[in-house]
Amino acid sequence: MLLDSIRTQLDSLSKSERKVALAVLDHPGQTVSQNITALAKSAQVSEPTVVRFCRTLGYDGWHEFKLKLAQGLALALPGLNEQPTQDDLAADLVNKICSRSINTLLDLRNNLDPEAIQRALDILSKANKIEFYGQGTSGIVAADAQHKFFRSGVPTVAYADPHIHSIAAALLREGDAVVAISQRGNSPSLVRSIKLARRGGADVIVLAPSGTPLADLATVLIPIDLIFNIDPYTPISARLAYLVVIDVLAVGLALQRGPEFRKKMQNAQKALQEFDLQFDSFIG
Amino acid sequence: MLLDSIRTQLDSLSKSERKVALAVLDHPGQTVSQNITALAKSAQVSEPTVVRFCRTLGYDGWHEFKLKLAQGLALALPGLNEQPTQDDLAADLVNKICSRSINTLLDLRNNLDPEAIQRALDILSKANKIEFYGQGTSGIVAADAQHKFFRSGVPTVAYADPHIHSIAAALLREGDAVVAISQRGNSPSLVRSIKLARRGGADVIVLAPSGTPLADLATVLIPIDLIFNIDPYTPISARLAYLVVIDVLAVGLALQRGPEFRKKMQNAQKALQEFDLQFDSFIG
DNA sequence: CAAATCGTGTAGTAAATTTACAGTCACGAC
DNA sequence: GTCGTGACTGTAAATTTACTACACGATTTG
Repeated sequence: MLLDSIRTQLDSLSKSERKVALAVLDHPGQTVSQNITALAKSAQVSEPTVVRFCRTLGYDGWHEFKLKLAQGLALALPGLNEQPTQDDLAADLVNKICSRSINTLLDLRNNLDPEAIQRALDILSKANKIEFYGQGTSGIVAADAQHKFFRSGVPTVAYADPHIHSIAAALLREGDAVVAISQRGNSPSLVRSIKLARRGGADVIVLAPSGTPLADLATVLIPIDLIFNIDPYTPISARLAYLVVIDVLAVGLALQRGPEFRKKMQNAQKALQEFDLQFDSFIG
Repeated sequence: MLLDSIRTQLDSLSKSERKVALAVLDHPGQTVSQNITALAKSAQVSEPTVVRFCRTLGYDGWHEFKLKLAQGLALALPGLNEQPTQDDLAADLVNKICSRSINTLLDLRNNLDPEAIQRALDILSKANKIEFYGQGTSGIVAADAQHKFFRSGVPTVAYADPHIHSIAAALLREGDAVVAISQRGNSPSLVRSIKLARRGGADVIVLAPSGTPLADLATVLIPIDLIFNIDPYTPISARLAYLVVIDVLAVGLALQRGPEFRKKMQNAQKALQEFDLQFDSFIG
């Protein structure tokens, strides 16, 4: 949620803005009930710096920031921030991990920018060719996207190998589209490929945390500001958010294709159901 | 939540305050982004009346009321059961798909059997070798599982190709474990492979709907009984449930390995962060 | 070493919320 | 019936709060 997004962007903040960030992270609960003056004082900076901090994070100003922070805190489920330990029963484990994941999605629902989605859909619906690039964990997301778009009747390709996608990117032209997926937004090889794609005139939709090098290269940025969790035992629930965004794009694109297309797909689905034994490797 | 409390107190409000209440109930979403003047105008009352309204409900003033309302809205699950249609704006799309996914996970949290998880963890923690089999969409889940277990320090393999996993299954012995993943639970080739695996003495953990052929072959069944949605435009959010179950298993297994192992992994993670530019294809 | 850019705080401005006050309406008593 | 009392509401002023413009200092770049 918002606090995670602050942690992520901590490096890209200036000295005074970082003071504000730390003050907020220290006492998020207080922050929402305070006014800008009090926060400025406790962070030992001036009020305008606080405003600038809010703007840097992508909000209109203090008011909007405070509101979003309050909403984020509201979603913090009980026991959320406790780490699972060895003493946990399986029940605890299930509960905590589910709750954490639910939270991630609640957060996504509140913060995902519909306008960005709309612009992304506009690009995708006009594109001659759609390619997904992602590495590591995001490579799996890319593969999932390819699968899902395919099921919606849109043929695409997904590449996880840097060498491959750099070659593919160099072949893109105007009217083509790439969806770049990255949880950190700073993978050099991915950045390189995306630069190539843009140079060729292709549109680039970026799914990454805002303020990252990759985000800056986007034609359309769909910012996903969730923490990249350092603890290796915490599941990377951020990935769920990426998958859901892909869902949104796939469904949105399918809807834009109109009803007759929709009908055609329903028939295909129906046929698939009847013969699912033959097609079993498709459904899984 | 707050809106309900307003409805309850509707009778005990004065005429003008009731106007405010109705305006808030009509457009709760707008209310949180508006200022007191705008709300007063749309309720056709004066600003002080709005303040009095907030006080009557037990809040300090407009600010606190607005904050609490925003928090309440963040937790609400609006428009949950409606189908997305072509008329939908992107905002609707985002809202509906997120809500649907959230529901799936809420459902999972309520129904996932911790005991089955515990037995699965027992098997996995003793296994010499762990393999994931899944086809189609579930193949991506399997790949994700392999990735995640790898990150938790447990080397595994994942196969999506029926020919490959049938060969792999034939090679399994007692002390080995397979995790079979299937959304329908009736893929003949997967069933065949699992039979082979059991014949060799391997334990089989099945993630599938209960009552399916695959479920019947399980040493430990982790039943995932969610509706397999027929509408091709509905994202298969069931897949999210599978991913979260994988999360649970990965975290649980890592925890069972004990604290010294945990520490070792944290160091590895730390090193990874420091050199993430070199390792970028790993993180994504 | 100079120029320029970025970051920060000060002071002033605009906006929004709250308070104080006064008018109006309803109801009850004389 | 009219006068008074209390609650309710709006107007206008006051105060708090957030934001803008500008200037100074630091840090980077040519």
